[in-house]
Amino acid sequence: MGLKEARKTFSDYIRKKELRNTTQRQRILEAFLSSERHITAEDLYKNIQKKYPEIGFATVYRNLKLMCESGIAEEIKIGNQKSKYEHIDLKQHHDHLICIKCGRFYEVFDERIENLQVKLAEKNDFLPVRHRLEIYGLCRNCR
Amino acid sequence: MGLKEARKTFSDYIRKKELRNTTQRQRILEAFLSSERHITAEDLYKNIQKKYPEIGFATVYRNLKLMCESGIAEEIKIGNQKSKYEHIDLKQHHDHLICIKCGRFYEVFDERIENLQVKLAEKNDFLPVRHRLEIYGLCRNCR
DNA sequence: TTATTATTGATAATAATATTCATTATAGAG
DNA sequence: CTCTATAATGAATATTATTATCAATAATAA
Repeated sequence: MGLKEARKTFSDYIRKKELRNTTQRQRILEAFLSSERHITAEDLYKNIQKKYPEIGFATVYRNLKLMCESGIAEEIKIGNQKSKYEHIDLKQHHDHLICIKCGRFYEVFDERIENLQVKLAEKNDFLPVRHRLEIYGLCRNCR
Repeated sequence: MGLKEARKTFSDYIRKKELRNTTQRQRILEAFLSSERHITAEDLYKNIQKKYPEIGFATVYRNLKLMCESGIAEEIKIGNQKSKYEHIDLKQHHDHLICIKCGRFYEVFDERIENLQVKLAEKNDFLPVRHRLEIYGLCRNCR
C-alpha cells in the first residue's frame, strides 16, 4: 500500500481504539514508512535516534506492535534472527526465499501453491487463516 | 528414522567430529529419542531431571544443538513460542498446520506443493536447500 | 480549562539461550 | 594399563531481545 494509505490505515486504527496521536508516534510511523522493507526494531530505533535522540527504545517497540495490529506492518521471525518488521503490501501476499549465506530475503509468489495450501488445510479439517512459506537456500550472489 | 538408525547417525557424527561419548550425552540422546515428537529444551530437561538430577540445563542445550547438527533433530521456532526440537523422520519431510488457539502442531505433506516450491525457487535463480511451510488457523477441536 | 487517562522514557524484569571456568572424564598413544 | 591432551560437564554468570513497571507528561473530549 502507498504511504498515504498506510498513514490513513494507522490513524484510523488509532482513532478507533481511542488511542492518542503523539508526536513520537508520528515520527516512528514516518521512520518506519521510509525505512527499507525489512527492518529490525533495533535498526529502526537507531535511525530514529539520529533525528530524535529523545525517543526511547520501549516507545519504538510499543509503536511497532501497534503498527502490526493496525495492519500496516508485519513481524517476521526467522530462526535465530531477531524479529524484522515488514511493510505490508496489500496488493499481494508473498512468501520468502531466504539466503542461508547472506541472510537476505527475496519475496516471491505462486498462485498454485497458495491454492494447494488451502486445499491441504481443508483436507485435514483445518481452517486456514494465514500461512508462512520460507524456502532456505543460496541466492544468485552466494552460490 | 528408527531408533537404531538415529543412534548410529548420532554416534557416527560424534566420532567424525572427534567428540566424546559421555554418559550424559547418551542419556540425553535416549531421553530425546523416547520423548514426544515436538519437545522444548525445558521439557526435555525436566524429563531427564526425574531420572538423572545431576545433569545440568546447559548440557541439555549443548547436546540438543549437537543432535541438530548431526541431523537427527531439528529446531523449530514458531512465533513467540519457545523452540521445539523435533525428531527428524528421514522417510518424509512434512509441513505444519498450527492452531492459533491451542498451539498444537499437525504434520502434513503434499507432493505437488513440494514440487512447485522447487520450481518457484529455481525460477528466481535460487538454489533451494530446505524449506518451512506453516499454515496457521483453527484445528477441528478449536473451531 | 480542566479532568481523564493514554503515552512516554528510564529502568528494571523476564525468558531463552549461550558462555565462562574450574573440575572431571574420555580416547588414543605409548 | 597408564598417561596425556583436551572435550565435556555443572554451576553460575552473561547476553540478547523483548516486556513490564512507574512516575511524569501530554493529548483528547467535555
